Amino acid sequence: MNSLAFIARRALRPADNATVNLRCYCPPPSSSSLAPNSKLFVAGLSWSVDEMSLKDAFSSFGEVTEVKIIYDKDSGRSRGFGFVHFSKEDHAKCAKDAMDGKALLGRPLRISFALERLRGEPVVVPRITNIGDFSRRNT
DNA sequence: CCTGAGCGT
Repeated sequence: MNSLAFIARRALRPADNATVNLRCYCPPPSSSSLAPNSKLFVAGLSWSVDEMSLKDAFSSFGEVTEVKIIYDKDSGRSRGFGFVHFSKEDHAKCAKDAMDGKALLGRPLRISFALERLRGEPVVVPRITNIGDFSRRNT
């Protein structure tokens, strides 16, 4: 009786004539991980944390090449956030996944990738073209 | 003096 096998085969194919589009699992937005660069944005820091403490805390996950904490120009206190540069993106990603959500000096940390948008580095253009050099108003 | 989301002197 192959009819039994036919029924069994249909039983294994419930989506034969049915639109099973209800399985719409939306993937998470990667938690603000849009630009996985070696630069990490560390926030949620205590107002008493310094660069040395952060470097020492993040140097355990990877090679930290740069650590920058933003301080206030008016009061001189730390703004509570800083930037951590890693030698490799893998280390930064690992440190972010490891230290993000943890607490330092009694306060929870919020780590994200930096926007890499620094207005302190103008795009240097080594003489692209001398055609139409109207900038000769300097002399 | 204190406060607590965020993106840089």
